[in-house]
Amino acid sequence: MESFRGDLIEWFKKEQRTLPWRENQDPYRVWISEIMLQQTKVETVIPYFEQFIRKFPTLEDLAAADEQEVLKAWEGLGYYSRARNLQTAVREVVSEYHSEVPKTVEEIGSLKGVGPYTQGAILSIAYDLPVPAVDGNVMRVLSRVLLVDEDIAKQSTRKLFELLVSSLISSKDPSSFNQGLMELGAIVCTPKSPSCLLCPVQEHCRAFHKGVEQELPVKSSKKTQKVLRYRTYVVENERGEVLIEKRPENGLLANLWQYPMVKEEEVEEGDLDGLKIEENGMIDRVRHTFSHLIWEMEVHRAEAVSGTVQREDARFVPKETIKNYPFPVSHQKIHPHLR
DNA sequence: CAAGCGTGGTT
DNA sequence: TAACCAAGCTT
Repeated sequence: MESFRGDLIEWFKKEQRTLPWRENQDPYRVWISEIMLQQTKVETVIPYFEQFIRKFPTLEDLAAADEQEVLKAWEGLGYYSRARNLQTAVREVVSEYHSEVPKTVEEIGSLKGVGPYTQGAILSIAYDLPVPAVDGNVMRVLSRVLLVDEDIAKQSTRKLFELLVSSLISSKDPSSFNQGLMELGAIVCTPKSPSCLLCPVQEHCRAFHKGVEQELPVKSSKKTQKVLRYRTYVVENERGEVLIEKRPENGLLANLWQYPMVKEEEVEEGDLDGLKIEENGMIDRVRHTFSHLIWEMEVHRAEAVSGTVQREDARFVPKETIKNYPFPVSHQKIHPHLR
């Protein structure tokens, strides 16, 4: 009877998917892929990764780029602080580490946006170092194989799994071990209906033997989202330009652009923070769900009459240039109304 | 530790 | 439809 570790690695080497970031072990490419893959499905990431690498082929290219350009390349991927932290970290690697991604847990873990999972993933995949990389897949797989019923929503539970992985990980091929756990979780040991009959480590799985694989992992539920109602304006001036504004540099959708929004309870008809407008009716309702809240937007069309907007970073721009600005998906839904 | 931070797919 | 989930990190 082979070991869990041996069976897992053998399976991974044979069955792993062909993915663009698996072409080589370039630490930069591994890094980019790991950041993009945070809370994001493989199929979603693939086109973003390829386009991103084309646009920023090296650490130096990304370090030298304009932040708005990076956000534009990230447009639609979500969790935009990932992009801004990534560029901050890349700049630090260029200036403080001679453009070489550091090889120690302490150094790489100090980079912005590189947490406990990502540091292990980069060190094991790019540098073949035996460091745990515990993500949601790993916790699901190991909670079943080892019959662990701790709440995986708690941070302390992730540390428990890091300890377990440390004792299980292969010193010969830590990359295949870590990736094998994740690949197994993504393809076989899925959350809903795991394919236990096809599982390469079935004989090692305590949950399967007890018939409780569907009950694991244990995860406490999160609460419901808050609903926020906005009126969103598509304001055109006499030159046919459209009003857009840049969001604050911190918080939700930081530094992205949007059509000006006003909380529904703060709407003043005919006035958009100092800009006198003539409203021409509602043209759409856009509902956008975030992980923690919901926007319900009434989109109104309007013409600028007089005055100026007392809003930070608001400006009229030609319609053709809208595509050059990074917009959240909620506002991309409004773009078609411009033609 | 809990909350904030996106988006799209599945059930 | 609503809930859940996905190669998490920061504060």
